[in-house]
Amino acid sequence: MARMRTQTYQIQRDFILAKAAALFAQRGYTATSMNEVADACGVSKPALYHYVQDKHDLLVRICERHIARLVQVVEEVEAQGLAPQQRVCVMVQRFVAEYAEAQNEHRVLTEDVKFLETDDQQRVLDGERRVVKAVAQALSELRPELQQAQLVKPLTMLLFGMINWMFTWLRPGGALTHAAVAPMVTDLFFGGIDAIRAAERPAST
Amino acid sequence: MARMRTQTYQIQRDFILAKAAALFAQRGYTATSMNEVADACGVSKPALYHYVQDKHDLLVRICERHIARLVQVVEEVEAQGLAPQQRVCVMVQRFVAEYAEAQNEHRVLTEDVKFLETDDQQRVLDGERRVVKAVAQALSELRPELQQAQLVKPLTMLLFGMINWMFTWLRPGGALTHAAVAPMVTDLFFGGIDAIRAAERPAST
DNA sequence: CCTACCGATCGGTAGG
DNA sequence: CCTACCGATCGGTAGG
Repeated sequence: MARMRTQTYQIQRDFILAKAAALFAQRGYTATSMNEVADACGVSKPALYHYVQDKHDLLVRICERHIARLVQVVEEVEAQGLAPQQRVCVMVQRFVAEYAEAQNEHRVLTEDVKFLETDDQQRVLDGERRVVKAVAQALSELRPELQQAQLVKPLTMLLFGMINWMFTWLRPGGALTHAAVAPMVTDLFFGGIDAIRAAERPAST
Repeated sequence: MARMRTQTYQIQRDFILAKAAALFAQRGYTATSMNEVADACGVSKPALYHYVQDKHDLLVRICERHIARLVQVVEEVEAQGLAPQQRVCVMVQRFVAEYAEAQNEHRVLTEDVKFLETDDQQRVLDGERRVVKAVAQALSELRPELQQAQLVKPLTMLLFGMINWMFTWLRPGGALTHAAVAPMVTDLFFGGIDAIRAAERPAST
């Protein structure tokens, strides 16, 4: 059936995207050859090109799929209608869960986004902005005085720094899990917000 | 004089390392050609090879110089004999200052360290461990109960996450400076530490 | 879907 | 003899 073939095609392509993400995460996009991708997938190079247009297409699909999932998480959590602080806590927990099960894709997204063409890069950055904005919005609702002091953006980015940097030190399979670190991040963050004084806000523009 | 010639040689090489770091940070190590490095430096390729052994040597020197400066910062601050919390605050402030004036090198260190040979990579990672250990040590002194709950390492890495991620969102020349964010980071961190409860510590091994 | 290739460009080095 | 380079091109390999 045509339906079957399409399904098999999708499954095979997802498999290829996962294998490619692993190679890109390990060796970097530029340093990874299409021959290596084909070998890792157990297919010939021409077969590989049956599932992806070119090497760049591979990178675009990996990045777009990952950022799309994060955007979806944001929309799902927003639809829950939670109070601001709880909303941030749930978002952080779910972001970290996504990172945990897509570590290669996360690494590719953070390190190889510079190799995307302008249009593709813009689309990915729009997604990232959407995700950041959701957290910043919740923070503004929780503490309007932070918004007034122009502290929401930097604080939001410090929060993302804590979770986005996790892939560099949190080894998969270790005693410390992503799920265990997520509440540490939000406890640290909300516990510390009060300590940020207005005197330290950036010069007004 | 031989002294003069050596000095000129050093200056020229430092210039090359800075230009190469800028290109590596922008395009990535693998995607940057030695021709591009030579062009950016205004020298011929054979001239470039007079100052560096090969492309790999370029990467090693950039990474080693940057991590060496961070290690030196750690040793200088430790020699000041400050109380633990103040020690961490000064270290963070000085790390951020280093990042601010060596943004390209910092980006290369975080993104291209995977292209180093095993020996060179090990030496760089040793330096990074030395830097992390200095902060973790101060944190253990400040709150021995965190050490007991195995929270020092994760908390230290969350702190580094906040500052190491800054290069992705803090635009040079913007209204918000590295110097302004450093105290925000330490205020947030020390203000939040109390909120980390023992109940959230990772499962003991 | 494979073997066999291409235009181009890579890192590195020859002779002068 | 040394150093500090230049114009030209090497052997191999990348994506396709």
